[in-house]
Amino acid sequence: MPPKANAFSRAFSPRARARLLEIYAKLSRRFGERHWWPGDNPFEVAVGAVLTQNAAWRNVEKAIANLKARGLVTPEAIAEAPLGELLEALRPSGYYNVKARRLLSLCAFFLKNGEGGLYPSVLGWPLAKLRPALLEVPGVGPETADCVVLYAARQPSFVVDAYTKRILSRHGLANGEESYEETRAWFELNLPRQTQLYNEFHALFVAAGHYYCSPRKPKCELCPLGDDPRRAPDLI
DNA sequence: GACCAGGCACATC
DNA sequence: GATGTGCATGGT
Repeated sequence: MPPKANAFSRAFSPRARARLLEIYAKLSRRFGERHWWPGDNPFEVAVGAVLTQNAAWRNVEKAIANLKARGLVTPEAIAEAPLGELLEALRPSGYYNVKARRLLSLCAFFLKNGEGGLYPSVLGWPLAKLRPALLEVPGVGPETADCVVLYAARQPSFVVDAYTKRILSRHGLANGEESYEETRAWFELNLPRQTQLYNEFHALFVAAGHYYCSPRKPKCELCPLGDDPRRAPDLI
């Protein structure tokens, strides 16, 4: 039986590359430089990547502010903090029991592997070692791992999120059934392997994503197209 | 009051 | 390997 069909070729395609660069150029003109991901340092970026799981960024910002106010800004501080204090700080980002556990396991990973306790050395691991290692951390799935690799370690791993999938399928570039890895591979096969390009591209998808109604939210104030989910804003 | 938001792990079939 | 479910808050 042949593999299930999906919209993405597993090989480089000049047409796909041209289309992707066209999309990038259009979004770039429309939204400008995004200066993404927000965070004072790589560790804060990694923390944000865990906290934003299935949460609105607005609420993540509150939790990060709480962590800062309590001095919980390093893996050591979080690992040693009283659990109740950590839970209280994370509360606004939702799923706080789960996220505390995930944050602690990520901190343990940094503390175990950072030379001399210095977590930035882990972020200097080659991509081929860093990404699989992150995926082994309980609570770190593909999207969270790629956010840490791309935005904290500044290495080229393309982040596929809900906005990316929504925009691709809304414009007929995907059928919505592709796996995370298939989607990531499609971008990486067809784009120049450049950290800054991956960074901006994902950030532009996030910016544009707010203009697309979600499947179960057929009307939204930013989308100019009313309630027809088959249509999409003329952004890409 | 219902629905949604930048996932992930685990159980079950 | 596909599918369903729990996790929880704050904004609209």
